[in-house]
Amino acid sequence: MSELRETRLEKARTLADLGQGPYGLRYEPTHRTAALQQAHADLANGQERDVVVAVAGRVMTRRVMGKLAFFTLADETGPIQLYLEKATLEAASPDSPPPGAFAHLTSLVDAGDLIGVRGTLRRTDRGELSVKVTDWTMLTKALQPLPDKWHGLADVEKRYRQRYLDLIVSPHTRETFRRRALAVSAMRRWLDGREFLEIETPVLQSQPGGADARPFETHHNALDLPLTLRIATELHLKRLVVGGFERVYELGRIFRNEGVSTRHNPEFTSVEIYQAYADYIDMMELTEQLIAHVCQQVCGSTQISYQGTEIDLTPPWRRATMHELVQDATGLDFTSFSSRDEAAAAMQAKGLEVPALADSVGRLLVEAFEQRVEADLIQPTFVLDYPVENSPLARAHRSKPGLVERFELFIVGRETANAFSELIDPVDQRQRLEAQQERKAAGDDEAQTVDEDFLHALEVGMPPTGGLGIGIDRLVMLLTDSPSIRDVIAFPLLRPEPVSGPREEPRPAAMG
RNA sequence: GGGUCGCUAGCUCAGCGGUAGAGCACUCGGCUUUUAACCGAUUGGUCCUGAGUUCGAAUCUCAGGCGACCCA
Repeated sequence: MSELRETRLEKARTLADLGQGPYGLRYEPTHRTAALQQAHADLANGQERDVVVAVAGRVMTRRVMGKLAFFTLADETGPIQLYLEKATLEAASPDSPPPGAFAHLTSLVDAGDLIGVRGTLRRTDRGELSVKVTDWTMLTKALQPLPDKWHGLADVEKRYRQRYLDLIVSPHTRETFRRRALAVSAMRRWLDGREFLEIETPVLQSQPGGADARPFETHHNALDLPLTLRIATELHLKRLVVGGFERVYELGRIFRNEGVSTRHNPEFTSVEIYQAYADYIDMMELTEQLIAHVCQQVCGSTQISYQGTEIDLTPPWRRATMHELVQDATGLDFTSFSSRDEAAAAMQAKGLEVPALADSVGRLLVEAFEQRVEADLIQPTFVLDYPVENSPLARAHRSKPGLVERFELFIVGRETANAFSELIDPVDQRQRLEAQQERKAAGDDEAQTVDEDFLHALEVGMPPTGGLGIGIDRLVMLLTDSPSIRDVIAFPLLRPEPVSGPREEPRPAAMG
């Protein structure tokens, strides 16, 4: 198995002997390949153009036929063919034997190597724009072979573990991460253009808060301090609003100690956005505008296809209360129930499950929603007005007792955003967090705790504020038509492979 | 956490109780318009790991590992 590698190491030694090491220094391409393809689209078959160009990239395929060879060279923008003619190369390098000789090119350059070439342009009889090479340089000799040139990397596990290989051979994977970068920067520009400030808040915290989730635990050595990784940015961003920043956001990594699935990765990216003097209705409009803008920038349209389903993200989006949606789906009117047991009995009569932990009408409503509604919300839908029990940071509804001013956005059956009119009353907030703490003591290890400094900040006075969180990974899944969250995270969390140990071998002298 | 499926050459896969296989890649030879180049020859294996059944296991059984998908 290391025979392939040994062969390539031998070629690297030969290159060193020829005075051209296996690892080059810098190289100055005149163009990237896509620009060349575009600039010379008018060159007719069989015609040459006497302009000197230089390109650098990875050799993807090799076709050698005697005194003529065709390689495909790919840079970040795509492929271009190299037209490698023995006579041309040797006329350009009269040394004997020239380091750039044709024989060296065909015997020392493998698929996977990075090379730089210089030459003129020619479109072959078969219509392929090619660089007619006069001289070439080895930039990086690859010791490992590329995956199968036709099938690529089909092994899903290998695609995640060795993403670099996936990126080399799968244009679709490159496009996904290009779109992800585009989406994130479009989002930042949109927010920056509306005078939102991005302020970074701590990842390491002595007390996790702002969401119902279990944290990762770590430890600070010098302070001998147990710390957790943040599960949300909410409580610190609100402190910034108290401090006088009226529009703040943070787009960054969140860590939740949960299982993995096609929709969950323990570290994921969210953006949380806070706007003073706004409420959740304002945030709904902001959500529509922001996501529609990002979609337009990334996909060129607000109408997209996800896994075969047409999704229309053109605002405005459907708005419906959780009560309405549950009633439509189950026939149950949760406003009519006066006790938890009454609601539970009605749910069981409809064949819904009633978990023991759901100890109130409100929690049962959410259960019914998750069981019967959520998965069917395919087109973008704002679900409004959640029960107060599982929204401890949201403000009480201005007119509906027992509810809060909160919405979640669902697209293709998945929660994609979550927003409230923020709770700014410190007395109410303390009671809600204390209730959470009691749940935690009772065994709900995702319940929140009382953050005294956060409550102190609220007592200093926080303006009425609308807050919004968007799951970036899930949004990018939608924009890239990716079925799994692991397709949009470059290096998703995987269990480490069983140790096979470093390949033992005599350490070769460094070359180049 | 439960269920189903997968793991065989560098890559993609076949083989399903009787000598470990193919295509591509690699190596060698031939070839000046190929693009999955072609023609010929060769090389390459911890069949995920361990135990069991059997005269004989890549193949059957059990346990474990890693992954995919579905469900909670």
